[in-house]
Amino acid sequence: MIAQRLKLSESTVSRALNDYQDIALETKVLVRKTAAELGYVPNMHARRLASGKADTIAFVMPRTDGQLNAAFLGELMTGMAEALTARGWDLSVLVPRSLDEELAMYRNISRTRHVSGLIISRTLTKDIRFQILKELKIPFVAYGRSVDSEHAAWIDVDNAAAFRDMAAHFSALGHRRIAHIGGSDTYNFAVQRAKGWHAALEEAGIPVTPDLHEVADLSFNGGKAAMKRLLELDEPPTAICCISDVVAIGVMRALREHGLVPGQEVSVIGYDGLDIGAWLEPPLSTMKQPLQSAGQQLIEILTSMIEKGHMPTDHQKLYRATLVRRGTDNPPSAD
Amino acid sequence: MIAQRLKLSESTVSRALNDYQDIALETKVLVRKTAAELGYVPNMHARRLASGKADTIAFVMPRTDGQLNAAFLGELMTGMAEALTARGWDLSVLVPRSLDEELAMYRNISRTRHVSGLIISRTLTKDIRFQILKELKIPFVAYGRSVDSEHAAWIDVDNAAAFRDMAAHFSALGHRRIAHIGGSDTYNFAVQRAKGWHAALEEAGIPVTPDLHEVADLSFNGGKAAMKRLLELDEPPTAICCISDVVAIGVMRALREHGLVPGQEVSVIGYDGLDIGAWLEPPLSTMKQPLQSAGQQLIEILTSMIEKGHMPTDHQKLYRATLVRRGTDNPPSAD
DNA sequence: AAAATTTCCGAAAGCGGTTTCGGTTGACTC
DNA sequence: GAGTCAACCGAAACCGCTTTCGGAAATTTT
Repeated sequence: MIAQRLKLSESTVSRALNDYQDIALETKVLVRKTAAELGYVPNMHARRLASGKADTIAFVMPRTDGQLNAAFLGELMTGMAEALTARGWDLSVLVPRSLDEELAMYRNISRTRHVSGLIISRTLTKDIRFQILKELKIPFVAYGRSVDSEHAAWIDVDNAAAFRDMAAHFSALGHRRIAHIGGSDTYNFAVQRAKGWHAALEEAGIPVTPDLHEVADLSFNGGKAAMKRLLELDEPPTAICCISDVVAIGVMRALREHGLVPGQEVSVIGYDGLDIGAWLEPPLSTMKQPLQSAGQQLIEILTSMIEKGHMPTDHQKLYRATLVRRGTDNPPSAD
Repeated sequence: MIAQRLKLSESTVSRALNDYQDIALETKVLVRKTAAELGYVPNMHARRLASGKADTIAFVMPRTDGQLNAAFLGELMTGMAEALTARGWDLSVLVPRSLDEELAMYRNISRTRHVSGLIISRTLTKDIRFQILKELKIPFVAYGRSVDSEHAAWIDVDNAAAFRDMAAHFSALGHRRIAHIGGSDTYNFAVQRAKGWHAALEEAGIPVTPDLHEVADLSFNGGKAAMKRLLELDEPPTAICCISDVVAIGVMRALREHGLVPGQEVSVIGYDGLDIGAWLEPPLSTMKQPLQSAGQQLIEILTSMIEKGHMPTDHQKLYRATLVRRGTDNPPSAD
């Protein structure tokens, strides 16, 4: 506050800068102008100490549990960072190596409050973090839902709708034997996606047999193995709804190893919208979700929660994923 | 400092906790024990304000200029975060959308000092950031070198050595027409990689003709286009050293479109060690760099610079990339 | 024109630590 | 036994900004 002494008292300047009600408009303008001229920038730590606000939100990196992290991260963080810098807030990242460490970090934050809010992702079907963060009174928004997320703020893709669309698309193309390769139901999105697929089949009047629902590791090899199992059925499916692009790529490999061409004898659609899918032969069809704007949304909800002290009315938001037709979704071959 | 009053004065406690010289060992132990019992955690902002230290380092996200960001980011950041949390420091990220915005952020940091140091990456051949950060007296370590980085701290892969190895490997396999698809020489790593390839050819006594050196966009399409040009030569190369895996994947596509099988008529090696390369048919050979430990190294150098106030003696470190043979590097076919 | 409000700003008390400066104490010299 | 010197610890200033409280000036009310 040093140099501001030019004209006014320290406190007036502070209030002018922070847009208080009880400061004359012209005073504010004046103060701001000279502050800008002097190149004054407030000391963040002092401000944070005095105001008790941290103006920092932390993104909890999902523990790397597969290969689907990468693309996801960059885009989401870019979106968040943009929304935050616009507000002058900081983005920091937490990289816990275990659930225990993650919870310890939360406890720490709850005590020191050096982070004003959290973004968590990769939510589990049953995810204790919702409960714990609520108890610790740390504001947070989740990217993804959970059975425990009813009263929490979140943003998510409508996974069920995406897979209903996907399966309906297959049935519209004429497929009747439409399989789903999903993931462990500890992941909430896996449950939802399976549900969507299931619903679409029912709506199309296609009987759903359990052998058409494979559960795979969320990896290349997981997809490959699952597809091999499907190919050994008496009546193998002609279309596969895959829980992720990486799994779908494994599926394509399995098909090739059986002398089949993806998109010909067997159609495949993945999920995530990864670029790499487009580089395959044939290019992989997929569902794409708008990550960058989701990142911004997350921040908007979170900051408003922090500033207003309670959740906004629209604290839960469902995005829609869109189908990207590339080359592996075609009518069934007439054999 | 509240509850510590149990026995000693506030200042004694502070010194005990911060491991000052002039506090009796038993006092320290006692203070620490009761602090732990009380679950005391110092207020970060107060501490930072008083000590003038931020205990935060920021990672400057490279502006997304291609498709090679993703994997890179996750691993490097994981490594950094691990090293930082071990020290109790914070990791934050900066996502500038333009060079101007990036420089503005630097000026801001230089003034407020709310960040103690910076990690920059994706260095350009001629990179003014080195100069500017030095002038602003902001401690930083670069991931990657530059012509301007002579007096700065950096960690880098030995790009030249990697491509010398790569080209030498090809020549050991019997190849004589070994091409290089590189990138724009605004990227320093592109220059170094080209140099390494060039050196290997000379060492092997292979004449280097300019038409074997293609410059491509660092993307799938860039690689594809460059390979098409190479295939139109009178004597097309039988081996390609690609500046990145993504480019190499484009190359593979171009080969396929010409009815050639990668690794058969024409061998290909990429760079980056991406997982996706392994999922292609045939799986792409590549060079892998140890990103995670690089992240830790970056932090170690940076924190020691910040704490000691000057660069450590080993402030420049060259890593070695290693060849991962998968399926696209073979002896030339005997045609 | 006096009284009652508003409007605007200054003084000063924190926020929760770190750090400087001195003052005690006890052990060690000579 | 007086003088020295470490070894320890307490008091108080300070880091730079926010915010409460109250007072003066300007404006409106009666």
